[in-house]
Amino acid sequence: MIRMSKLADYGLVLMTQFLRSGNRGRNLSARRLAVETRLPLPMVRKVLKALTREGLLVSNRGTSGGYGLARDPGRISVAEILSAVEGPIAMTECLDTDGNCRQEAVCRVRNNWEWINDAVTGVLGAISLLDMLEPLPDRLVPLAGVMEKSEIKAVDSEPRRTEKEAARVS
Amino acid sequence: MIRMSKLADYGLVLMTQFLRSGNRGRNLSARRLAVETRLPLPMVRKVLKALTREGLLVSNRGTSGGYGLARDPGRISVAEILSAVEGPIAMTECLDTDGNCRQEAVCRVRNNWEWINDAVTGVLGAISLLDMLEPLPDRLVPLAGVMEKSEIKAVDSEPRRTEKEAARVS
DNA sequence: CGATATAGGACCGAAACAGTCCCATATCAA
DNA sequence: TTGATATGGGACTGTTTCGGTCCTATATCG
Repeated sequence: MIRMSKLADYGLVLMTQFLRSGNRGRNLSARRLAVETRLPLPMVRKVLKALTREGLLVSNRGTSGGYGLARDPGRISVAEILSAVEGPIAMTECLDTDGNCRQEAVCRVRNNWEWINDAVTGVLGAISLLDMLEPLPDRLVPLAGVMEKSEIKAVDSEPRRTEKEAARVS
Repeated sequence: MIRMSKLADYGLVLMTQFLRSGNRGRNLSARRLAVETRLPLPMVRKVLKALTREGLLVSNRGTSGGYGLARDPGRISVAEILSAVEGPIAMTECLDTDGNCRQEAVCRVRNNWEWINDAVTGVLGAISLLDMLEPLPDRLVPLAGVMEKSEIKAVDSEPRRTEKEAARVS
């Protein structure tokens, strides 16, 4: 389903939490973040550790310690957050194991997989943490240009769908 | 890791196989496809069944039966193939369970998740089966336009780099 | 009838996931 | 110094998903 793990989802939620309710991106403890987001504390701890390890957050120990954004939220991409929590974005296995693939001689799909991977990563990298605060529907325009170009109109992310459902998307 | 299942990967490989080596998209048996792609036969069977059920392939039973493309390969998108094999593309759980999410009142990320989901689906829907045969690097151009707009340049699909690591330690 | 193909399952071991817990370490304040 | 509180880095576990196999029913053709 191309579904990402809950850990990654938590990562997004936690990162955006630094921008809410007057939290000016500084020194929020794991406990407080867990309360504010209503996420389980041990999970929050784990995610925050990962985000810090990858340089997206800075941490302060001790009493009144906590975490803060390491950079300007406009310069932190969704792709970075996701890959920080759940590792590099590699949509197919052969893209990071590079090598031992029995059908490598027969497989010519790999080049395209790399391209698709870059495309998806590009989309996720084009959205900043700051962008996550508002809907930003205008971003859909240039993407629609891509779709036009390939003569495919229906995207069909949900194959069996009533027209009522379809109306929701538009 | 936003990694998709092997089943979906097999789906792509099998679908493209219909366009290779003079197979003019018609009546290839599961056994033959397994041999040509060097994929395990039971897996090939399972994937072909799913692709047929979702209307991307047509099947013929009996002795000299097999599978064939249901449509023009230029009108079959990668998104359709993937969602046919591994279900609808929903990157986060709350997008298809709609409802019972404890932090729904606090969570304002959902709207953006829907957008991100549409964006990724848009990319995958913009690539047709026919496109998978050649590299097509020119498609990256309009996407670069999107990235420009958000002022984020580095996508960073491989998080552990020397510069970042060094910065973290210091 | 018999060979061969798909249709639709059940089934199982292995791996990943979600979640918890523990201990070491750093910081601050009394 | 001591205690409270915070992060750092793990190990650990139950559950689900994944990758893969196999079995039976059914349709087709010779």
